[in-house]
Amino acid sequence: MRLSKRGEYGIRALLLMAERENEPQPLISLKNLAEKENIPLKFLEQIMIQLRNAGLVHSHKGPGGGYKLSRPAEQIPIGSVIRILDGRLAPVKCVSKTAYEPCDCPNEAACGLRMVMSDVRSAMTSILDNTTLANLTQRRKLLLSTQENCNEPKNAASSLVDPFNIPD
Amino acid sequence: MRLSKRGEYGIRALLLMAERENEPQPLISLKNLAEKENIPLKFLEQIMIQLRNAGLVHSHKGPGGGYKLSRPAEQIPIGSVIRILDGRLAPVKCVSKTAYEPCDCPNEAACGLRMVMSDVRSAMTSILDNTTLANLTQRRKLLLSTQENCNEPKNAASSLVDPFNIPD
DNA sequence: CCTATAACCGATATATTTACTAGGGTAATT
DNA sequence: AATTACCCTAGTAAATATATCGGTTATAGG
Repeated sequence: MRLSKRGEYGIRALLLMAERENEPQPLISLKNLAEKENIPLKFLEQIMIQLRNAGLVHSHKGPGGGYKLSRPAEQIPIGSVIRILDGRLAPVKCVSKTAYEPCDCPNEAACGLRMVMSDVRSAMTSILDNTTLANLTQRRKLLLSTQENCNEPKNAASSLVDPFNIPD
Repeated sequence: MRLSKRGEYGIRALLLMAERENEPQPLISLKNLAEKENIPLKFLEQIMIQLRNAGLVHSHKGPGGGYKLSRPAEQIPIGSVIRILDGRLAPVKCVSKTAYEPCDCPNEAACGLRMVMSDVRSAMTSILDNTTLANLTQRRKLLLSTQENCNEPKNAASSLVDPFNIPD
């Protein structure tokens, strides 16, 4: 159930831009983005073009040029980013609301796989469509400020148990 | 955020076995499984071997042989199946509890991407570790019996709105 | 105006992973 | 003896993730 590199890099880049959105010069160059986030430059270029075509970012040419968010970070949910870059959120296409395509099981409505995946899709979208770039930079700031003051212990091993003892 | 074919086929096959678990002869041959679920035979063979090695299914050789669940369907969560076949559930490896590997961001704890993905992972595992093969066959039975009696209208278009009008 | 910068754009090549396909031989079991 | 799981190898096809090359266009600063 994996997030593509495309999606990952896109989100990372947008988060960086979100952190700068209120600075006097919010533009960041491709090279800068790529270096800071360790993303292959030309791959990122393709990703940024997609994001621009989708209207998420604005660009400026010339020296000192670069990219910036086209709207406030609190108006950009992570879900939209993934949809733009990966085509859909849903784990299988037969549970996608708008990128729906049928699977080849005889009775789709009574398909067990479809039932779980539909639940998963709902859970994912409720998170991803309600978490914006701004939410994340905010959480980051909070965390960094508390990190300075107190040395919290790392969170202990989860109590979640996989009956087959196999990884997440 | 996709489920691999491997995972999909594995779950489909196990669901079929789950429906038979209480029949006098629960064994299903590979060929049978592959035909009923439209899965490439040799690919499914590899998947079944993995599931057998993980202890999820038992097999019997010889004429009339085949596969069956190694334990009651209510003791097999979908999450375990995906972990066995895909290596992990988590959308990115840096949020996996036991298949954890670091990503290359400077401060992992303050990584925005990691924060959302961690939330997504939690939501996914809470569904996938609490939904068993038995839950799904049960839901299927319920649905099929109500389908016979009344002609429910199909669920109308969702009220979920993607601000960028792009698919799930 | 000139020049360097950096976006824009497109094609193509390579690597890796995923999704299969093909083949063939061994071992139980009916 | 026929069936069917078991097992391993290797190859192909397509998708994903990248790299390489090379050009055009807008623009800020000198």
